[in-house]
Amino acid sequence: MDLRDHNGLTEKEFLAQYRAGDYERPSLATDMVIFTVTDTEADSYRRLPEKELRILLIRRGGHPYFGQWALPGGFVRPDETTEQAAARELQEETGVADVYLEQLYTFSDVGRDPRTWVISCSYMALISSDQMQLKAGDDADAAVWFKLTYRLLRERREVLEDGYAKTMEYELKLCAEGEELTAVVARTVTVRATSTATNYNILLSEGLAFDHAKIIACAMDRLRGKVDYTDIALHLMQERFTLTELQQVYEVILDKELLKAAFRRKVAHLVEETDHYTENAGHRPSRLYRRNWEGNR
Amino acid sequence: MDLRDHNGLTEKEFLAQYRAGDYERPSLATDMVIFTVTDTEADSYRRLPEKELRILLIRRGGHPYFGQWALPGGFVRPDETTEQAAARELQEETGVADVYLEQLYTFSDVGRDPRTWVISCSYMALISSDQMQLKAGDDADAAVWFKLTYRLLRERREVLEDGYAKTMEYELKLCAEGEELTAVVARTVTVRATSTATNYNILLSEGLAFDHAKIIACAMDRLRGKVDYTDIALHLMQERFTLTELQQVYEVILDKELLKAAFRRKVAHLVEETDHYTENAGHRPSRLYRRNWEGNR
DNA sequence: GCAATAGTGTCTATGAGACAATATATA
DNA sequence: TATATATTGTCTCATAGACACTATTGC
Repeated sequence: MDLRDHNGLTEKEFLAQYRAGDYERPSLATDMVIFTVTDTEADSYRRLPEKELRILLIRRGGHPYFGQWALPGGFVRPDETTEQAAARELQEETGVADVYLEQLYTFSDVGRDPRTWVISCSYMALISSDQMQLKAGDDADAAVWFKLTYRLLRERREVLEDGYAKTMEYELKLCAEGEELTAVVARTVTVRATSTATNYNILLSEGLAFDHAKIIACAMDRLRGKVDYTDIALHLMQERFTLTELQQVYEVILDKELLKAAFRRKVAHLVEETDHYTENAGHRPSRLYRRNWEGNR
Repeated sequence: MDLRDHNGLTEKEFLAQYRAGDYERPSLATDMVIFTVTDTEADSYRRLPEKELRILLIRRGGHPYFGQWALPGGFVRPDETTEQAAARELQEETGVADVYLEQLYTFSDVGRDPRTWVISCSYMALISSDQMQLKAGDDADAAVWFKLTYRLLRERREVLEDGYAKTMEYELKLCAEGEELTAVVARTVTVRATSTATNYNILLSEGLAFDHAKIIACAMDRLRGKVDYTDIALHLMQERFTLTELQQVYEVILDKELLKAAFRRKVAHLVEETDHYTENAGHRPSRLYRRNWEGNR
């Protein structure tokens, strides 16, 4: 169309003369919480190994937060989306391409990066442990898989004039070879007459850079929330797995024991039988399953 | 701590000499989908009015998309979060402050704004119709509440080498005094061996600026998804309402009829009885309820 | 009395929680 | 054979869907 604006310009003319820079601009980064699940050493020939939930962290080699641990991430380029930037980072860091990737939340707190105005569009990725070969050497950073636990510490409730605020404090623990990082993150739901708002706050962050404790907490909440109404957890499994393994993964995500019979009924339509069984366990062999694509309802 | 980096600088020294600008920076905007519900005229003295879901759109007074309709929004300032920017916009546009506000998604498609690199952090707001007094004149833009319908048009399924893609095409219709905007948005879920991804695409957009059809579709999906496991819909109600009104709101959001008895059982713990009743209806009076803060589980 | 809505009762199907019973590898 | 896990059965309880029945107002 050839509409002319108040300066008498057509759209083509307007765009040709347009110059950006009227507004101050932030740097745009992505940060990723990359989850995987690993096995512990089995302590007896017939005992099953346990599952551990892990995320990838990178030791910072410069200021700010020099020596502390941060989520993998980087700046977004003008010719890519945040999602493409996240996929690129993931590829560079772990070499995997076909991965479950989900946008979590965009963090923009003032001062969240001491250098300058940086907002972070965060993503969550789920990969199976057989995909988690780190590209060694390529990027000379110290990338390490930390075991993660995320546990409710305390629950508080405060009465306001026109509503109330409920705060859940979670302890986030990250462990790997000698390193132990601890953070406490509070999730507050504020209920007022005509609104409801949820907020995260970092109460303690030892060894974790920036506001990354918040991002990890956000990812855990999302993962826990989605685990029991989607097939999301299957992206953490290898090609073939037993139902007990799958249950262990659910349990380590939810930090809660589940009942076997009910669990099997629940996931039945998310998986497909194979004709293979586990071998050389000191007990009855277990049928192997694979993900059922159609199960997603 | 006084760690020194590879240049021999402490953190303080590093920050003092740090200069941004190594990376190109995008403009950061927020766009908001502000929902409300209004009544139609009742066609007979004893018939109940129907409910309509509406969102606020603003006619663009300049290029690009001159004359088309866009979501309210604006640029984020360096001293505020995206959430604060959204709340500020909402305040400027409608005058309301205590409002349900939820971050939706950050859109960063290349070329989504023809002027320059702009990414949009989108929000959804829910306000009751008695709060929806537009601030007339203040901002001289043409802000109008459009009636919204969002309906599944078509469902497609494509088999891929290592998975499949399921596409749902939705028709988005926006109507207000003589204006009728139409868009078709496709939501595609791509399921591959080790990944699952969801994508939105605009197939048609008549009269809607930018990628705003996508943002509205995203908001509708979120709203529909949350309606039946949270008390979110109560933010669209006035202080006092009947259960039939609440059911109508659920129905207009879900575009689906619900059964009365089951609905009442379901929302029972989300509301609180009052001792007031409707009057002067041509039929049995209806008890008025209000939101139960504790109902949120 | 009629029209229109308000509110409740009940039958059934489904799915989760709880727990028990049976099956089968290997040292 | 003992140990540890695999797999299935079943009882109960809670909840949603479906439908029917009763209640109450204004004209």
